[in-house]
Amino acid sequence: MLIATWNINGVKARLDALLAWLQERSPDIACLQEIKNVDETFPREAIEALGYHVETHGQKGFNGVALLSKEKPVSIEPRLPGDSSDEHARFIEGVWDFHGRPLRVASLYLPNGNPLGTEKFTYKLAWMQRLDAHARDSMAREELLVLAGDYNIIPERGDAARPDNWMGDALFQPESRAAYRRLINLGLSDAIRATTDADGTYSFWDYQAGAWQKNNGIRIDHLLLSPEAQDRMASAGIDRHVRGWEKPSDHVPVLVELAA
DNA sequence: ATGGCTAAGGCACTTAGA
Repeated sequence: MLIATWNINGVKARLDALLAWLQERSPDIACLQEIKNVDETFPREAIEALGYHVETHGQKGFNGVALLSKEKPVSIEPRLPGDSSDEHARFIEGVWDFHGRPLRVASLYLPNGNPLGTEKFTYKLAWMQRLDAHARDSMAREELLVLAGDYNIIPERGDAARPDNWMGDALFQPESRAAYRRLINLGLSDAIRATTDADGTYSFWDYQAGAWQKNNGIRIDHLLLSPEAQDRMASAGIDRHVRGWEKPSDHVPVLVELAA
């Protein structure tokens, strides 16, 4: 069971790259973020033609998340609980049958939160509090759980090529990192960090200033696993070569493989 | 405060990203 998360930065602009990557990697479940599209005009036919079931929670112009899967989900929940007034399309969760057990997978797009000192950062922290509550409830189910997405958080200094450049940024603020650690402290494990302590395992390189060419990256896309999922983890990795493709997203896919 | 690029909306430039 191969599960991937990828912030594609616009599904229309990235459709060719998305189709090529789906064919190359053939994930069982792909969690997409920043589809920047409404549900009605999501290019589902091209994706369904590759054998995928498509679930979207879209929004006009920005945000938007999706779940692509080879098997149809048993159920779908398109919202993160805790604030019915939140209009941002940043969450969708599905449950699949995995060898007779439920497998719960969320595609989440955590708010960026910049600039500090504004309601944007307050919104980020509030969203993280809601995610924390949802993670607690989900953990209590003792299911296979994967919370995958663009967390917009650099967990540690080793997760940035130039960590000092991110001081004062919402992605590397102590409050943001502490909220991420609280998730870990619930018993969730960061799939990449369960396989390597190496620096330089990045998932994002800015379009500007030759960040990709200089390998000036950051690791902000994460797959958090419940103990039940972690017990079955066979491998985890990052498809960094996708960043070198034509018309790339600024993020690349991050993956985890669960054994039956 | 900042951003060398990119995407979307909608057709000149703004918003948003990280």
